[in-house]
Amino acid sequence: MLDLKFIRENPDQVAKGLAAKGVALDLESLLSLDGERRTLLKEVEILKAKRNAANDDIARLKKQGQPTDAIISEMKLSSQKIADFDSKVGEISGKIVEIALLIPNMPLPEVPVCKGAEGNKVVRTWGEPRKLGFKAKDHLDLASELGLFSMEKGSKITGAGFPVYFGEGARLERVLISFMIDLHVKKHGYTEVWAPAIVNRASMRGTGQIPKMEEDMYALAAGEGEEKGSYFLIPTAEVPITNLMRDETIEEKDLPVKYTGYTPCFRKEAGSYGKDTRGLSRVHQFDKVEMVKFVKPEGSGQELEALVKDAEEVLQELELPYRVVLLGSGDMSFAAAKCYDLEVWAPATQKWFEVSSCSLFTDFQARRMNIRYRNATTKKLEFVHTLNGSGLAFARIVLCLLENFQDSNGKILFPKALQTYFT
RNA sequence: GGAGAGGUGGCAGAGUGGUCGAAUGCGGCGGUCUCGAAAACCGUUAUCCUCGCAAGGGGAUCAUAGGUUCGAAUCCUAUCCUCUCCGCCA
Repeated sequence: MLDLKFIRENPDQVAKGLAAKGVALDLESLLSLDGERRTLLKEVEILKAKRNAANDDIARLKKQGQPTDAIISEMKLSSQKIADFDSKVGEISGKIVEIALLIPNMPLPEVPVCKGAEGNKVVRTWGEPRKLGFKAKDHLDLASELGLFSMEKGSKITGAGFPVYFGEGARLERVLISFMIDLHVKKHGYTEVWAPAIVNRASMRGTGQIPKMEEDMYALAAGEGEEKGSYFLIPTAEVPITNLMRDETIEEKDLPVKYTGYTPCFRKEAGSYGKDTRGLSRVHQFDKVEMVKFVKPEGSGQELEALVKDAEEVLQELELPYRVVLLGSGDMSFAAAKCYDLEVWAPATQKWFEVSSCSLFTDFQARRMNIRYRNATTKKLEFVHTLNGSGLAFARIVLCLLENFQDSNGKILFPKALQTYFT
């Protein structure tokens, strides 16, 4: 959420940001509602001030045994008026919040402005995309030959897009989770969290999935015969972990707070069926190790760079060549102000796969969630900045590992970093 | 799931219709004293909205949402949460 005051004072800048994100939204009506609200507020607050004074008078008169009928009947009328005003103000405020929640975060100045993905920029690469000197098998063939996972079994027990892992495939999943979390905890200084995979509506609103992305998530009902939408399966650990701090004030000395955690992730991604959805490239349930940071506003840009480095190191340890992509405004998520994707080349599928997305949300999520810290110099409560990044996203990383580390006999030779986990 | 108790400021905890945004204690901050520190003493110490260049003014907030009333932390209703006991259960 943006600061209403900021929108009021910088409507042009907000309009620019909306355009950059490709969001059509009627700012004018928001601003006029805001003006209307403040006008009403002024009137009703005068009435309330009078009522407060009258209440004191009544109390005093009663104590003195004086008559109060006249003033009470006068206040009856006044209270009715106040109630009318209040309900009007409430109605307008509701509308304002509804609109304000639909306004995306503003991209930072260094983010390329573009309509879609065409403005994305590769900012650096690491390693050379592997060229195999033999006919590479794709991950699906490898999986069925080695019995690592099955899409068919998943379709049977659940539905399309729910892979089932077997044997070394299942082991790889488990080992990778430990490997990544260990790296982030021991080397990068994150605290490990194990969080619920189901969250409530307020949490989804906090990180910004609601109201815009509600359709992409699996909604659950609170109880028998109740409507769906009180609870949701999480699309990413970002949601539970960031919301850990909702409505809390963090001591400045405790910043930055850095969490990492593994969770399964669930995404409906309606309408995504197509040629790019073969095998593990796009599934409805996958695993992910996530990193979440709460930081001071100053220097949050550097925190994003550090976060990306933390994610990159996982790929380096896994010896997977990758490229770092700075997303353009049109390809960024609703809540992000700046975002880097990490992409890995899959030599058989012949495609770059996004295996991590690292974002800076500035104070956008913190404002929605009311996460603050006390600034030691200004002595004021201020919103923190939040960040998160995948470190890394599964299914795709497994896809990339299989295709990159196959040998000409169709065997997989895992990178050194994983071998200790496999012994 | 059942029965009971309860949710008040950073924390502890008073307050059961009227100058209550809220006693008191602890903690925090500032000061006096001291070579310095501790102790003691004095002062101060919530957040949000809104008007204002500012000084400052006004409004709101005692889990949440409604209701009763001229007036609600206090009464009523619903919801959520916490604790104790019982049941069920991996």
